[in-house]
Amino acid sequence: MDDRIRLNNNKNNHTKDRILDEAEALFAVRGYDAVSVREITGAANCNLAAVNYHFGNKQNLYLEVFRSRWLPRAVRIQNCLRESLAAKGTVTPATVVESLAQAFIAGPLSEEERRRHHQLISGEMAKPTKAFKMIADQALRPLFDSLFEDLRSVLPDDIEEERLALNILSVFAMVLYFNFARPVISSFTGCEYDAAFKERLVDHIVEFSINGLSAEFKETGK
Amino acid sequence: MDDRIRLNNNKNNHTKDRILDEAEALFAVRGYDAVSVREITGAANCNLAAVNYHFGNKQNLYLEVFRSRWLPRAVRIQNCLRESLAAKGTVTPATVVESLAQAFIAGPLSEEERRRHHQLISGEMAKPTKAFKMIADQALRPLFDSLFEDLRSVLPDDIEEERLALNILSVFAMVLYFNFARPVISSFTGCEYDAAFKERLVDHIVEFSINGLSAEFKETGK
DNA sequence: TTGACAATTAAACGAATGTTTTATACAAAC
DNA sequence: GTTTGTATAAAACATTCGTTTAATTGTCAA
Repeated sequence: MDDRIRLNNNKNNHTKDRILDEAEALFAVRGYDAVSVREITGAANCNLAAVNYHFGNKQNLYLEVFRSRWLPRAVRIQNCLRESLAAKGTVTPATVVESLAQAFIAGPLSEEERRRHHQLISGEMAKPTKAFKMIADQALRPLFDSLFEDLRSVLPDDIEEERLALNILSVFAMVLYFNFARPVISSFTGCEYDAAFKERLVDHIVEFSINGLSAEFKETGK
Repeated sequence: MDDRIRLNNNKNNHTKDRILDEAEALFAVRGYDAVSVREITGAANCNLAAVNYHFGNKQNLYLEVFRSRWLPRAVRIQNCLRESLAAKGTVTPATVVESLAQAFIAGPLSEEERRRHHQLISGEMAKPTKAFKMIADQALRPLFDSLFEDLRSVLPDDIEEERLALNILSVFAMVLYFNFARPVISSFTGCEYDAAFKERLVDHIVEFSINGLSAEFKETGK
């Protein structure tokens, strides 16, 4: 009893944090509606009423998961991207895409974090809730804009903004797809999602983004 | 009264069909768990018990939506792809990708059908249910395999199967992403999803898939 | 006309849902 | 020691959920 109280007051073992952690894990895997408040509080080992006490209601908890868990991770990924790009020195389409793919596929997140992160964002992209605007404003749009400027500076001056936007979105499409559609990827390539495969994924995304399918011709010169 | 009975017996206005139509529309937009049987039967203008009478239970109805609605549409798309490819005569990476992108983005489906189709498959890809195996076996895998053979026949003989698989999946990534993440696409490009934009989307996917970002350099020769 | 069958209806079932209420335990401030 | 405020707990709240039951209707063949 004493131990629990001391822990709850000093450590990050607060009920509120445990709820956020377990809620995020469950929301990511099964989605908002498929998860009940009782499941969350059960997993967090706290009382049912704790969700409404700390967050008001279930929807607010879902929103808070994005605000206090998802967004900080997005910041970590983008910091990784920036550092990687700075370390490479010169900015070229290839270095931009490589840093992007690396940050998202083999970046600072643990494998479990990455799974959660992309499952949550995929859900919001397909069926946006109130969380989407926050994510878009605070993470997606700034990232997109900075990539936009990075690439614009190394592409011909007269490139249409729409074409550039579609190019960036295409790279995103691959990065997201290779993360969120893992069952499909594993099934069709026959590969496990281990470190080696992730490395090959990054290489592939870079090559495909820079050269498209024509990269396959260069190799053998057919 | 007489009219309704006559309709129910002769036309495709059967309760069972109406339930399937409304269920699909609701499942696509909001997902399985967010939709209640009462909503479906309400939209289909029939009794609550009709779902359990005709389909046994809610989950079976969801499965039947994929079997009797989603799969036939997948067949239509793939027929369109085949005909388009045959009409073009020669098989090249460009013609394969172009036919694929056209079939999925500007193909035989109505705009509403396409939205439903990709929302449903995206949901299954992210969080597979029992419906996924059926879809994978009867639609995804055959399509993937035929594209695999088409492309293998026009790419260097010694190309690794895994590289080829990743290339195909990358094209799929774009096709799917540009369909299922429409809110994001519209927001970041500032474009509506009209016929002209879809045409530009197809052009972009073909160009990006064939040449990657390097296509942007060729134009001006920077 | 009768009986069998398919389809639909209204009503209710038990279980699970999100949320609220009330009470209790404890730490810190006065 | 009393008060105040925060956090947790147990219990109950009213709804809604998927599903079942039982009764009714109309169709068609015997």
